[in-house]
Amino acid sequence: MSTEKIKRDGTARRAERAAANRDRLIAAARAAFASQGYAAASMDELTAAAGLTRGALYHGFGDKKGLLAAVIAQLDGEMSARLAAARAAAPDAWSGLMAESVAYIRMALDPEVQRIMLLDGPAVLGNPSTWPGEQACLAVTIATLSQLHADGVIKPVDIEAAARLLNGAALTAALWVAAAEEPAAVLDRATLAFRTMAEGLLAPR
Amino acid sequence: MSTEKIKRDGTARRAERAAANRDRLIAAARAAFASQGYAAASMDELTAAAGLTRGALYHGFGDKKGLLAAVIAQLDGEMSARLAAARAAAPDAWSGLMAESVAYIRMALDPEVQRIMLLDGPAVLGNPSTWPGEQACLAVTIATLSQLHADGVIKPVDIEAAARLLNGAALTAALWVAAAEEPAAVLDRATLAFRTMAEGLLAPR
DNA sequence: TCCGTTGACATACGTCTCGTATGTTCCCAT
DNA sequence: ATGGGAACATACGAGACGTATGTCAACGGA
Repeated sequence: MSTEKIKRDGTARRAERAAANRDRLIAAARAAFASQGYAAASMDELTAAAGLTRGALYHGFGDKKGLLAAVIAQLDGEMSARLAAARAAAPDAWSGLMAESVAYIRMALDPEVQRIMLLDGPAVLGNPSTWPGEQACLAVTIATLSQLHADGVIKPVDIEAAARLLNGAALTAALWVAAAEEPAAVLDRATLAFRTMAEGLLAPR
Repeated sequence: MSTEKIKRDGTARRAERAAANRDRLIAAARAAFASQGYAAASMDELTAAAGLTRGALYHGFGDKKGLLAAVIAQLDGEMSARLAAARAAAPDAWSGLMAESVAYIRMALDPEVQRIMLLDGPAVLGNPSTWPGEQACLAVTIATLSQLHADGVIKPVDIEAAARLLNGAALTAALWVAAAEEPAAVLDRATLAFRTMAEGLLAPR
């Protein structure tokens, strides 16, 4: 057995365990932030729940804000994947955009998304429109709208502005649904009204 | 001079001074929350800037969250007044609704509104759609849309849902404008796109 | 006129939390 | 085998919040 193999085994094992610990910290943080809120979540309890101490946390994430950023990045990745899947399943670009928006609204039913991404995140990390994930999501919407405009499906309109407003309307609908006593019923009303308003962008045929 | 007059003078003066101190605390909190953010604002510095101590604060507002609620109530009142003025100056209901929305977007240029109402407020007090001021604002929008629907100006659509989506789109536009390097230019693009999208609600004539 | 009570604060204290500074252990390179 | 660095653990100090207690002016009743 060569020494290189041994070396690789050692480093790989070390890195593997470190990555596992990192994941456990993020998972514990997700649960704590979602259930208690960012401000009320204690780093001591959080790390203890993951079987570690604050030392690991500050070594890997810098500070509490860095941990929240990592949690949000993970959540954002999961949301992006689901949005892309919803869009890919649609027969054309416009219905893909609508499916994506409706999927976004549904996601806000998840308490983790609601509390971490919609309430605490903006207060701690600032305006969400500056987050990497949001920028990427917006870029996709802009690309879709550009294609729709080139195809003459939608009216001539400021593409970026329209993309942002669509996202914002979906976000508001999401918050409304999340706060409702009967989310299912409100979800239908919200998605229907969203479609109606979005169709304001469609070119008259 | 009757004893009653003396009594009333005493109580009046006491209440007057207490109310003044309350206003000074709210004003100091507005400045501190807007410039440093809710979490970073220290109650000691805050009250010292108002010439008082934390005792006055806890006596009058219960806790830090109560102080933020009072600040938000004051901001909300000022915003409602400006929105009502914008609506009243318009020639008809639809343009009143548009004027109101545009006025709302412009208000987000105010750092106090942006930081306190849009970022920290939701994190501390929860979903804004449950705040009294928002509920009142929404009720006005719903009334306007109901009238427009009765007059046949807008399509048949879920009134409450449409009102919420319009408000949400305006809010998003506001955040976009607030984060832009050149707010003036973005403001025009945002308002124009907002009008285009809102016109999706108008009935074909 | 005198005393008990209440409202409006000030002061002092205890507890919690965050961030940093300082070890400690394990693994790789030489 | 020995130095060095990564990945943590531990110990410490600094604020900040909320509460419990104290103080003073004003009001009400005897």
